[in-house]
Amino acid sequence: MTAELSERRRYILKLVVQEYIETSVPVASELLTRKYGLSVSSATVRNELAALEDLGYLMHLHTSAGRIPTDVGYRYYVENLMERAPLSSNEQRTIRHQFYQVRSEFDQWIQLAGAVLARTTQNASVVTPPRANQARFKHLELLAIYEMTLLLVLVLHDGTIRQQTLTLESATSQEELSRTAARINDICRDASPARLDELRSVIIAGSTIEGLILDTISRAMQQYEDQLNRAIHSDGLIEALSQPEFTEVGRVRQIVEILQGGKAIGLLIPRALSSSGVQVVIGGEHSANEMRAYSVVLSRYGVDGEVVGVLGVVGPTRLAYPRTISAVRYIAAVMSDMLGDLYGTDGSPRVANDEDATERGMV
Amino acid sequence: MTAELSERRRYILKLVVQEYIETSVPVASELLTRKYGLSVSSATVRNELAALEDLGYLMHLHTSAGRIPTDVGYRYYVENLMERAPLSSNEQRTIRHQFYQVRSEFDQWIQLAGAVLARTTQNASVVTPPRANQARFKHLELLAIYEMTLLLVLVLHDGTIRQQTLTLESATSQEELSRTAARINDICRDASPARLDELRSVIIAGSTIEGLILDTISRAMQQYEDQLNRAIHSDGLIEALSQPEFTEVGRVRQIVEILQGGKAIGLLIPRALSSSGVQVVIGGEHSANEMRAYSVVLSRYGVDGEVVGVLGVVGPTRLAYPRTISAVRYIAAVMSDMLGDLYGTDGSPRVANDEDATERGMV
DNA sequence: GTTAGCACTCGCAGGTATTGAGTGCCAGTA
DNA sequence: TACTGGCACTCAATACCTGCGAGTGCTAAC
Repeated sequence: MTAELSERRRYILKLVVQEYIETSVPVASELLTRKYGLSVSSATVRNELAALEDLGYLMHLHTSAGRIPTDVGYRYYVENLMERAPLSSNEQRTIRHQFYQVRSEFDQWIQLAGAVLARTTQNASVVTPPRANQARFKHLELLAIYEMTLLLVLVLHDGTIRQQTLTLESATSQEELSRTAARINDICRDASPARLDELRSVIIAGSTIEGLILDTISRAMQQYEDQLNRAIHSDGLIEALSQPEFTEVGRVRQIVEILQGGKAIGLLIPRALSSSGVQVVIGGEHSANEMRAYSVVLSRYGVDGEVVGVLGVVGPTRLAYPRTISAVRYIAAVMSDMLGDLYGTDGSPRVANDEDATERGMV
Repeated sequence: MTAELSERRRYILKLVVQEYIETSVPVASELLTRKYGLSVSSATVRNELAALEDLGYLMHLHTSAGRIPTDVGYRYYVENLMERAPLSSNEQRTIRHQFYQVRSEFDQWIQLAGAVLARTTQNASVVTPPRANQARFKHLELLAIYEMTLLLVLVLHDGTIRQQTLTLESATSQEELSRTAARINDICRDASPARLDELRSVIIAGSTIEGLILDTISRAMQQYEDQLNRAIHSDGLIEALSQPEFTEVGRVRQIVEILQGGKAIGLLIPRALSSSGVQVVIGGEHSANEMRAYSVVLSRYGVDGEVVGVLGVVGPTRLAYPRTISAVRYIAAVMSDMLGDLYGTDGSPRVANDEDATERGMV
């Protein structure tokens, strides 16, 4: 595929894509020769543009308009033409600093990652929380709230916290609840949902409220696993709206539905989770129809074997791919480092090596 | 103010407001006589409309257009003219059922309230979580994650959970952590931040890590209080976009900024918290400029002396006030009931009496 | 006080002319 | 053969005009 194009055509394609990404104006032959001082005339460029159009890399909105890239053109650009555009060391420093400030507030990492991604790419961002691939019991706490109601706080191995309220048949003292919790904690340490079922008989022997509590825990863990890929935090709608494609109200509704509904994005998560590197999905490559006009740049982050999540950017296909990919890779590395610190993975930080091979898989 | 208007003018004003709310089309004199079978001619109605315009209740976009209400007109309508529009018993049942299904998942109530409000009013909704007006220590849990890192889970009296990670100077066993937690739990039961400071000397005598932990708790509680009125959950952007005023892209950006930025809404929260009943703020009555074109219907909910929150609806000034007010009041009552169950307030449910006086305070 | 009648205003939709950006092609040139 | 200047052609965008119709505001009469 690469060999198909002459060096000049590759160069012209690259210029067209970059110019269009930057200005969002269809690019004309004359502009290319003038702005980039090409050594050939605009007529020659026109011939090349026509050839690139025949090959499917560019398209035409109408006769008297310049060329814009097709999804195939963007793909070729991402795959073969674009140059890295790492975040400036200034930006990197600022971002690291922001994360440092919330380093101990685990649940703010996700929010910050989303905000930073949105701000640095001027597009919408999506982040899923770091999760273990299976629910594992870590700790249970039972707190009496009022007579027969109690608050059940369940901590899972990956730090996920679930809280549930429970109504008992008879009043139970905090002391008794604490004893029960201690006992369950003891027996169920690190249990998977399946193991929990096995342990059922052992525990229930104790008292009847333990059955109720165990049911609740099982249900909560079940819910957790069901929602694994569904808890998608999104941010940056305002930033996205600054993109010129959103002057049509129809498109605004589209992006709002994509971000809030989250279904179309949800489809991409499993793939992103199971492959390393940055994933880029461009326009029509999406299986979901409503995503035809949008590109997504996703990366997995986390600590292998412990917790992993996905973060990325959603925008019109006219996306600043080099910078967006760099931003996604960088934030993913920062998040991975922070989780690494938490889980005590070897100290080699990944943030430094921005030279990871980018896997540009089509999903 | 009420006495100023003749019965006929009141009636005509009411019709204009209702018609405009329903159709979003400026209403003409002829339409009123025809559609509502008035016993006077359109010319007479025109005279009355002109008078209502002079009095500031209606306005004109241009000569050949019908009348639309001014903010003052809407206010008069809400205050003196509108009739109750309670949710149908069918809707009420559905809503109660939905809440019943998540009754034990405390943290889903807020989400559900937002979604239901948005769906039933076809506008954006805002909900703040139920909070105590002061942070009060309820329970602490310390969990070893990895060698020197630990997860600190802090439960406050109102059910708020804060999690923080902490890095210690030396490895500490889970047993030791549990003992420490138990000790702090014992001493600090129900402590306010101030009381916590007093208890400091008592606790730190024990060991040095307790100082670190106590600092973290204090900081977390401080943060909690700082953020009391700032955690605003919003939903229903998609529903809001179905309103005809959002065909202009500029207005879409406005509402997105209002909802995501949350600053303008935040201004209204304290007032809503401190007064009972439903609050309505219409267009220019807002102190924030960016809210000029929007109305907000808010209600406090919760259990007095325990936890309170605010929920409501944001939409264009052309808001279906009667229905919106009913919806907000109803959801607030449902939420209050559920919290009442939790906190063991007397059993009289408030959901039934939709006849509460609505306080339509100007903020 | 009410009403019919009518002039007046003004947004809106449709139609036409103009403009100009940009292509596509061809014939000529190195 | 590869490139280029020239030019006809296309087509969106813009401006401008016109007629239509909705709706008001005024006035004179009841």
